[in-house]
Amino acid sequence: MPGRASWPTPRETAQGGVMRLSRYFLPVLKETPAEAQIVSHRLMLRAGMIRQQAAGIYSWLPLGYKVLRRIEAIVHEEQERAGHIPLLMPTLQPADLWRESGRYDDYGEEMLRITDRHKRDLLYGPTNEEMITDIFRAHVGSYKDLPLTLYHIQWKFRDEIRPRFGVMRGREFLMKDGYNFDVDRDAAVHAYNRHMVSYLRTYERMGLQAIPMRADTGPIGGDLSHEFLVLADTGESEVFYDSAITDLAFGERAVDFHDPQACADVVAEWTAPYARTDETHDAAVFAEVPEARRRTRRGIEVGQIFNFGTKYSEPMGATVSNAQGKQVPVHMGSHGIGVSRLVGAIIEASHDEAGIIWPEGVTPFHCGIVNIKSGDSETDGACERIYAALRAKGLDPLYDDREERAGAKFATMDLIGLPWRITVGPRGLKVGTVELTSRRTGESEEVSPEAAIDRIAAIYSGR
RNA sequence: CGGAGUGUAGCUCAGCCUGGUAGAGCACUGUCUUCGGGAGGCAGGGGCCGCAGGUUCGAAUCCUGCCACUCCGACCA
Repeated sequence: MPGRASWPTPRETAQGGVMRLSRYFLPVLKETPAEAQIVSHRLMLRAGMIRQQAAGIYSWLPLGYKVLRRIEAIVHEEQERAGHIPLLMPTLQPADLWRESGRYDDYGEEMLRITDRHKRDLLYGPTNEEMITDIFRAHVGSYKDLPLTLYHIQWKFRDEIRPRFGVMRGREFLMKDGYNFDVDRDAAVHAYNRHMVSYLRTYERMGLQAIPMRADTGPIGGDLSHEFLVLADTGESEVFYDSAITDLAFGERAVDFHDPQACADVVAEWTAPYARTDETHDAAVFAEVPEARRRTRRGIEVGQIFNFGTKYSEPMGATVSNAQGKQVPVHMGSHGIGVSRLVGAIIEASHDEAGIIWPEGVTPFHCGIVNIKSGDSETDGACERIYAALRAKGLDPLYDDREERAGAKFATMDLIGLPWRITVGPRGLKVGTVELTSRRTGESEEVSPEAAIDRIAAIYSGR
């Protein structure tokens, strides 16, 4: 076979065997289930990512679960980069903690209340301010232990009156929520700024532009808050912004998260242009933006940061000794990223008529390998070698080895949205080439197998 | 929670008005022909028709109640 001598040597990797589509669990649907109204929900069902189990409650099937885990991994990496410390709190919480803060009665019907066999009141946590404060007050007593930011990624439950839009507004949802503890307001504001910088990085890695917009503090309380919104026509909030903000990009800049001024500078840059949701929109201020740069669109909220000072620490007695030996309530803030919601938001922001288009940062598989003629020893062998070479480079490809026609395989690949596709057929192999296709642009080029492998490895290097 | 709908095969739906042996397409199994953008033929498998009562000789179909889900609204990471 021409070109074979130069192909990479097949090798098993520590990550396991070949992920053949014929042996995978990917229940794709040709038709759209009737209940799905918005594009991300339809595509998640059609691509076999989720299955609804009850209103607003979903199972995450293998493909969806992979994306969820990739998003989760990015959030963890960026949190730890900012110096935040992961832990894990339970989904069920004792009601007494919430009685202490006064929110047990305030929270209303959205809180799912549960009684155990001993008739003790529990709740499925919609958030964790009370519990983290309890942990803090039990173990931290000195300003010397500050600053401290703890976070976790855990399932939450809010008993929405009317769940809709698939995972974008489910009742059960996966969320990263973090809590900063600082000795005074200045330190807490730095924590706030640090979170904004960290979030900008986080969303960019997911291929999203999430715009920080001044927000109401709502039931969390406090004096300072921004929401991060992804622009999409199906967004639930109307947003108003100066187009200057969408020209900003965090890029590769290295910000020292421990440097208050460096973080404040970034925040100043991103909060200078007008950007507000309908909750905080001020038409008079917006009118000062040059008309050509005024934009009104819709957005999906994918995160929010709050500084709320001593709202929880005071009633719950979370204090530390300051440098003067005096007991002072700790200053706190909380910060959330809607991890499961992001899966839907990314699809809303990145799809076409044929299906999903995953950004490289979150794609469930790095690329697809389509065998045009399964059962043919030449194409089978070439696909296996390409697969092994990609795995040897630390990549995670999906190999479509099914006994299907080419059109069906292409349609499946387009639907599930892998950003790159290597098509291997007898026609190309005769002249030593495969086809490398970009899902986003649809552009294809005929290249040697090793060139295709190198290109894909280069695209993902550093991610 | 107010208003409006829908529950029949894994998915999309017909059948219900006018009661009489449960259907189609896709998907699935076998087989033949195909084979670079969701192919075609032949032969198959698969349903407590959402649940419970009622009316009737007979109920997917008519009546009552309940449950679930969806949409619009108010609410919302």
